[in-house]
Formats: sequence, structure tokens, C-alpha cells
Amino acid sequence: MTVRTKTKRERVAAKEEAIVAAATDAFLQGGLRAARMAEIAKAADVAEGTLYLYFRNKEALFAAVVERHWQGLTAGAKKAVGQHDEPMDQLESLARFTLTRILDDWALFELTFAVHYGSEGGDAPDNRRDYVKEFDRVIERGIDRGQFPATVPVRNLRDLFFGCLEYSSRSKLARRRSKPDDYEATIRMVMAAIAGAAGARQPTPARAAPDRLEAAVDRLEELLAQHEPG
Amino acid sequence: MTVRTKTKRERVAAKEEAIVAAATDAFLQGGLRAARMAEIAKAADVAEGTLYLYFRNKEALFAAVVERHWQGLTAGAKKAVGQHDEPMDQLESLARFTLTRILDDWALFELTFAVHYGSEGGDAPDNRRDYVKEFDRVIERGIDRGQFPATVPVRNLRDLFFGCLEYSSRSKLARRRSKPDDYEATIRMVMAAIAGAAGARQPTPARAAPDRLEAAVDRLEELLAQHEPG
DNA sequence: GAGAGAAATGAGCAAGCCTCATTATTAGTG
DNA sequence: CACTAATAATGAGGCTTGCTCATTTCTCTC
Repeated sequence: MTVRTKTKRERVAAKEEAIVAAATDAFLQGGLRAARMAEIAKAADVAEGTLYLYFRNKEALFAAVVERHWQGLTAGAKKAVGQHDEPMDQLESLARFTLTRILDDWALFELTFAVHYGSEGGDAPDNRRDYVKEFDRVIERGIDRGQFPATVPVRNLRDLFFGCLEYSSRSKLARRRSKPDDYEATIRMVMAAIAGAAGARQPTPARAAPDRLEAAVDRLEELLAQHEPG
Repeated sequence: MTVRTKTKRERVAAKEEAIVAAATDAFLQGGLRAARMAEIAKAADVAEGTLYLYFRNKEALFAAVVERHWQGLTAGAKKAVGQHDEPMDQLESLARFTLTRILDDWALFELTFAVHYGSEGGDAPDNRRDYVKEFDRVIERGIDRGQFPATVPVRNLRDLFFGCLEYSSRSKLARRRSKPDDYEATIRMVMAAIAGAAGARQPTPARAAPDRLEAAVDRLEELLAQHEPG
């Protein structure tokens, strides 16, 4: 008997890994449509038929690529949030992470949507579900601490947060001349928007006077904005 | 000579119209991938080869369908904005129109992205450009009137506005149980977020807060003056 | 090493986009 | 109306490509 370096299960997992890796490269160049199963098989060093032992069809393979990508993103988001204690700080960290990562891996991010659009109306697993859950956790913690009033549903704030970040990314990529400091301007705006929408209060214990004044002005401006048109 | 009901040009335009209409139906059921050129040709009552006299390939036909859709949306947005005078009212009207139309025509809206993702990196005409221009106009008018401070770039506010609305639509469709009043809650939140973001001033909080306070008091006095009899 | 079962292979099938040689229609002219 | 040139339309066939399945290769147990 030869020396068994790997169990059968490990070998299968390694092969699957190789296929997904090869597919990722292929899909990154030209998307779902242009990628060729034959080339993926060649790059993964397997026969074309073997692909179909691991994934039902091209779309299933595509979905696996996207899912893997989001698993990595979710891990990064967890880490980014974990670096801070204050909910607003956590949110800002999450915003910065989301924006930079989307911009870095835009090609892969774009593919996320193609899963929806390409699939024949079957089950559409939302890869982002786990990712956005990080946001929910932060908000709920903020509500528990009394920093966010629970007047606005969390899911609406979530839509605001990620919607703005994703759309901003798309815009930034459209005009290629985005400068580094643009990032921070977007982050600040998102935070201000969230604060405006949620009616966020700064943490009460031992905060500097200017911060409290700023929070009060936030509130005042929001009220003004609501009453002004009439 | 027979009675000429239509000029040659008109006939060609009519045929193109028929093709685009048939293609719209086809693409709405299953998207770019599942639609068959043969079926589109049959529905438009032309031969399959004729399609290629009007559009270079399947994707070009697809792009034409999407573009047509956005032309209609832009016209609607213009109208929605035109019904009001106050910038904030115009914005709210635009928000309501955008949200409801996206939700109504989600299938077509979704296709917008497929143009990007499907194309082989060629020119990607952003169909939404004219649409979002309506937003820019409103904001710029608000700045001229002194209702919005010009501290935040218009394009950032635009990203916030449409990003939130589009993402909200996606979310609402994901959970099918969206009630009518959910719409209004989302609209309110978007408006609050815009107000929060547009009013936000940047860099050092210690110096910014008094400035903002002063501006807020200015506006308060203005409002008080307006409510004074006479 | 023998055999059974699992895994992998790749030639070939079927589907579908697109081309192009052929046919039909229109417009212009005497 | 007859004739011609130009334009428009056709649809059978070519070619690419996702996917299947009969066959081969590998792996493990006794």
C-alpha cells in the first residue's frame, strides 16, 4: 500500500478547490458568458466531464465562485467590526471595509448580480445575507445602548448603508479618476446619512462638549430639514 | 402607383419597433440568457436573419431594449419633478417615482445591469445617466436657493439617493411581504438621510459645530420670520 | 492480486447564435 | 407597363459550446 498523504475526502476537496480557483480566474475575464467550460477544465487539470461531477452546470459553478468570495468578505467584515467598541466606530469601520473591498474586487463583486440575472428563476441564494448581518448586529447593539432610537426599522437603515456604498463604488469606478480622499468623503457622508436617518445620539457617558454640541446640531438640522419645505 | 401609406423610412422604423417590442417580451421572461433569437424573430414576424440587419447581435438588441426602457423612465422623472416647486418636494416626488417604478418594472430594471455584466468590456453606455441628471438639477437649484449648503459634492448625494432607493427595492422584492406603507417609510428615511448628509460639514468637529449652529440659527430665524403675521 | 465500486475521461450530441448565397420587394426611368 | 438597379428579407447551414454517457482508470478491501 502506498503512503496515504491525503484521505479520499481531502483529495476530493482539493480537486473541488482547484476547479473553483480555475473558474474564478475564467469568470473574472469576461464574466459568466465569455468563460468557457473547456478552458476551466484545462486550467484545473481535469477533463471537461469531471466539472459536471462537482457542479451541476456552468451556473452552479459560477454560483460557487461568488459564494466563496462572499465568505471571505464576511470574515473580513467581522474582523473590521471587532476592532472597535463604539457602535458608530464599528459602523464606520464596516463602511470603510465595504467600500475599499468592493472597489478592489469589483469584478468579483459584479458577478454577484449575474447570479440573479442569469439564473432561471430558481432559488436565488443571497450571498450577501451573512455579510449584511454584521451591520444588523452593530445597529442592534447601538439600540440596546440607547444610542440609536428604535424608530427606524433596522432593515431600512441597512438598505441605506449598503445601497449607498455599493452605488458609490459603481460611480467611483465609472469616473476612473477617483482620488484616495474621495473614499473618506463618502464614508463621512454615509455616516452622516445614517445618523440623520436613525436620529443617532452620541454615547452619553463622558463625551467631550463639542461632540455633544455637534450631536445636538445634527438633531436640530434634521428637524429643520423636515419642517422647512412647508 | 399604389397608395403609399408609409414612407420607406417609416416602414423600417415600424419594423424596428416591432422587433424591440418582441425582444422586450422575450427578455422579460428569463433574461438575456434564456431568450431565444428564433422566438423573438417569430414574435416580430420576421426571419431570424432579419434581426441581424437591425441589430449587430443579441446583446445589441438587448441594449436597445434597456435603453428604450430608461428613456421612458427619464420622461416620467421629469414629469414627477415638474409637479413641485420646492427642491425638497421635488426630491421627495422623484424618490417616490423612482421607488415605485423600480418596483413595478423590476424585471426590466434588473436587465440594466446585465448589459454591463454581459458585454465584453466594450463601451458601456450608462442608461441611467440622463435619469440621475434630474436629481442633480434639483440639488443644484436647492444650492442656488441656499437651502442646501454646497459642502457635499452633488455626485455623492446622488449616490446616496439612488443607491438607497435601488437597494431598498431589491430588499423589498426579496421579502415579498412589503406593505404599501413601507414605501412611505423608505421615502421618509431617504429624505432624512439626504438632509443629514447634505447638512453635514467636514473636517474638525470642534470648529465645525459652532459654524453649523450659527447656520442652523440663521435658518431658524428665517423660518420664524416667515411665520410672523404680515 | 482479484474484484467491486467509485471516479474520471473525452468523443459526440444537441442547442442556439450568426452568416451569406439566394430570393423578394421597392424605386426610378423611359 | 416593362425593365433594371438597389435595397431588404429570407432561412438553411456552419460553427461554437454546454453537457451526457459509455468506457476506462483508479482506489480500496479481503
